[in-house]
Order: sequence, then C-alpha cells, then structure tokens
Amino acid sequence: MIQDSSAPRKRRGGSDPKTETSYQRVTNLLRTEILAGDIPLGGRLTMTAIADRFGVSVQPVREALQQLEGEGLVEMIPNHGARVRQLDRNRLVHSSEIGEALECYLARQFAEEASLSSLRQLEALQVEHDAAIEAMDWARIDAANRIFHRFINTHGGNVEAADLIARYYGLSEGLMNKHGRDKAFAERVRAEHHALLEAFRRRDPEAAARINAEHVRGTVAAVLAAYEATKR
Amino acid sequence: MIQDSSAPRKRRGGSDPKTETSYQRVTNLLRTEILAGDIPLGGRLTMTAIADRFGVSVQPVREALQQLEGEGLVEMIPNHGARVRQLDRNRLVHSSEIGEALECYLARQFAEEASLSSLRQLEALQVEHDAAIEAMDWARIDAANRIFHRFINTHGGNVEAADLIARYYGLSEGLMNKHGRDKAFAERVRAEHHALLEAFRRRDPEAAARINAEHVRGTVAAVLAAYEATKR
DNA sequence: TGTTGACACATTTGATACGATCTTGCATCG
DNA sequence: CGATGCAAGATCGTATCAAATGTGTCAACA
Repeated sequence: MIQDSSAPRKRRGGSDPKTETSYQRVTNLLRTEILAGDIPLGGRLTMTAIADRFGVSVQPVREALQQLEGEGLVEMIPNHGARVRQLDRNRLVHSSEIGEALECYLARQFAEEASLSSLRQLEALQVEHDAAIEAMDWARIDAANRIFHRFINTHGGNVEAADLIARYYGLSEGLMNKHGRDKAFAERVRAEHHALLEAFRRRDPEAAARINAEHVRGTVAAVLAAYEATKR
Repeated sequence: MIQDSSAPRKRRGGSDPKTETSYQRVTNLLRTEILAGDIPLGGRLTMTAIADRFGVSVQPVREALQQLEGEGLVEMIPNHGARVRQLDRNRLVHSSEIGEALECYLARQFAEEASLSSLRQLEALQVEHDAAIEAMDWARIDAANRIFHRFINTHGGNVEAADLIARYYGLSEGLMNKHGRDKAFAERVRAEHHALLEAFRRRDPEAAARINAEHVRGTVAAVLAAYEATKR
C-alpha cells in the first residue's frame, strides 16, 4: 500500500469559504443546538426527522452524528439510533475534573508568561463582566464569563486545550441555563475573577491555579445542585 | 464497476447474534492502525481504497472517517479527502501539555486517595516494567509502561480523562516506535517511576505531580528529538 | 528552446435513492 | 397474565449519479 507523502499543496487561497458541504452544515447546526440545550440531554435524534428538518438526505445526517459521537456529544447505539449523550452525576464530576486540570494548568501558564498588555486586556474583559452583573443580564454575564476564561485559556496558543475545556463544559452550561442562578452566585464568580486577576498581577502561578480550582469546584457544585433539582 | 460476488456479502444472521456494524468495525480497525503507526502521519486515506481493503461499501468508511475526525485522529478537507492528522511541532507540544495537566491531576489524586492494596498492585506492575527493561525488550517495556500509567490514571474512576491521555499520546508513541530509543532513556523512565512510587508511599501529592510533570517533559523532549530526526 | 496557459481526462469525494435488516409497539391467542 | 406474531418505522449498506479537484498533454508565445 503506497501512501502519498507528497508535500501539502497550497490549499484554499486565503479565507475561501466556498460552499460548505452538507454534512459540515448539519454537524455545526446540531452541535450548536445541543450545546445551547435546545435538544434535551438524552433526547433522541432520529435521522429522518433531522434530514427532513434541514432539507438534506439521510446520509449527511449520519455522518454528522458520527462526528459528534467522536466528539463525545452524542451516543449512537447500533440499529437503535442516536441520543444526546447523558450527563449523569459521574460524568459531570469527571468532566469537571478534566476542566479543572486543564484550566489550572493554563492559568498557571498565564501567570508565568502573560505580558503586561495581555493582563490589561484581561482586566478590560472583566470590566464588561462586572457591568453585566450590575445589570443582572444573564446572557451578557455568561458571554463575558466565557470570553474571560477563553482569553486565559488560549493565551499560550494551545487552542486544542481550550476547545477541550469548552466541549466538556458546554453540556453543563446548558443545564445551568435551564435551572436558574441567583445573584449570590454571580457575585462569588465576580470575586473569584478579581482574585484571579490579583494573582496574575503578582505573577503568582500557584495562587492562580488554586483560585481557579476553587472556582471550578464552586461552579460544579452549583451545576450539581441544578442537576439534582431537575431530577425530580 | 461490478462488485465481487464472492465476497461475504451477508454477514448478518446465523452464528453471531451480536454483530458489529460495518462502520464500527472499520472505525476500530482504522483507529488501531493509525495509533500503531501503520499508516504514516499525514498519509492519505482514500475512501475507495479503504472500502476495497475491508470489503465494504464507501459509506461505512465515510462514517468511520467522520468519527475519527471527531476524535481528532483524522483531518478531512472538503472535496479533497482525509489524511491522518499531522503532528507538527506545535501540536506535539500542545498535546503533551494536555497530557501533563491531566496526568499530574490524576497522579495527585492517586497520592491522596489510593488504598494500600492499590499501591501494592502498582508496585507489582513496576516489577514487570523493571524486568522488561532488564531484558531490553521494547515491546514489553512499552506495554508495561502503558499499563503502569493507565493504572494510576484510571484509579479514580475517571476513564474519560484516561482515554483522553491515551488518545493524545497515541500518535507520538507511534513516532517513538519508528525512531529508536536507547537504554539511557529506559533507565531514566525507570528511575522516575520509582520516584513516583516513593511519593505515593509517602502520600505526597505535590511531589507526585512534580515528578509526573518532569516525566512527561522528559518524554516529550525525546519525542521531539525523534521528530526532528525524521524531518530530514 | 523553454515557459506558460488552457483544455480534457482521470480520480476522488458528495449526495440521493432504494432495498435489506433490525427494533419496537400493538394486537391476538393460549 | 404471559407469549407469539404481525405491522410500522428506523437504521444499515450498496449502487449510482453529480460535482469538484488534480494531472497530463498540447499548443502558443517570448
């Protein structure tokens, strides 16, 4: 079996969106719907229905579901169909552990390597977060929170790790959106963000990692409470 | 093109009640081939060739490739084809960072929570590793090394994290297998394993995490050397 | 004579339709 | 009340066609 190891020919001059293939479109649409919580956890995903809804054939839908299974978002049972992957208590804890390990590592890295201008940018992002909390606009709060953490996580250039974190938190975020949160929770998040910023200013990696760990654990505790609440 | 009718068309029915679907079989076979390094990094994966090789149609192959893309092992370019995902220098570093963050977390957890019998089991596994190094049998060494680390990683029950680590290290392992390793490397790994065991015995989470971090960094340095060697 | 451009062919991927198989829900019968 | 069989619906796999990309050849031109 001969493998083609020729040099990668110049592909795609510049940003060439051209036409998106059907399975790509279906994949992206389904992923956003799942992460937004539009489709409930454990909800069935019948191929014919999805194909009908998006106006494509069944095969692109199958390929999209396969890819999403590879990403860990859906679960496919042979000859039975696809479901949005369940988030039982164990998986929730395990996902948060993965997120904690990765985020602490990246926060430590940020504390060690971030330039002063990066720190200033992060502080600016937190200003928006504070304002959103002041207005108690949960959509704004969540968006600002995501941007804040993603800025830290992608600073070292490791987008793979940042994507992993986003993927493992995405499902539980949808769960939080369903169940309400209160002002006390928002205030605690705010305080932790400021403590994190203070650790960055002092260039204290250990403190940054510790604060981030507490931040994750507090958040997952809230998610668990929301989860238990939906159980009944 | 007429299909060969002598091929086993009907594998349904009869002897095997729990039949694996075609796309599952193709997915598993391709995954093991890629992780074993049988297909070189960046090697093209033409659907028709794979379909012909496994005696199935093109669609199951497409679904298998989609799933492997979701897992991060394969890269698909629209209208252009699928390739085994490249491991450039950046991605290698990023993968090792992910592995380091996760493994350190799990090692710390092991040091905190492992029972005495678990520690005894781990010591027994290291005896096999030592013996393999004594014999300088690289297949045995690698197998023992994998088992040793997997025992630590899965001890807390977080198989998702352990699978992530295995996935991100799998590709670079194939790279190491191609390029040779020397006895000094094996001896250093052995020493680090024993240091890790000692930290576990002392129930010292910080030391365990630190030793594991050094272990990962040393290994990735060796992989990087191998990588640079294959570049020419 | 060497380079460049365009056209046509071959190969590969993308998508659809159709048949076969499996699961499931429901009714019927023992 | 439990087991069996039938029918409806969904999934799995193949064949086939359409679209896009890469390659090779040939001719025109400096």
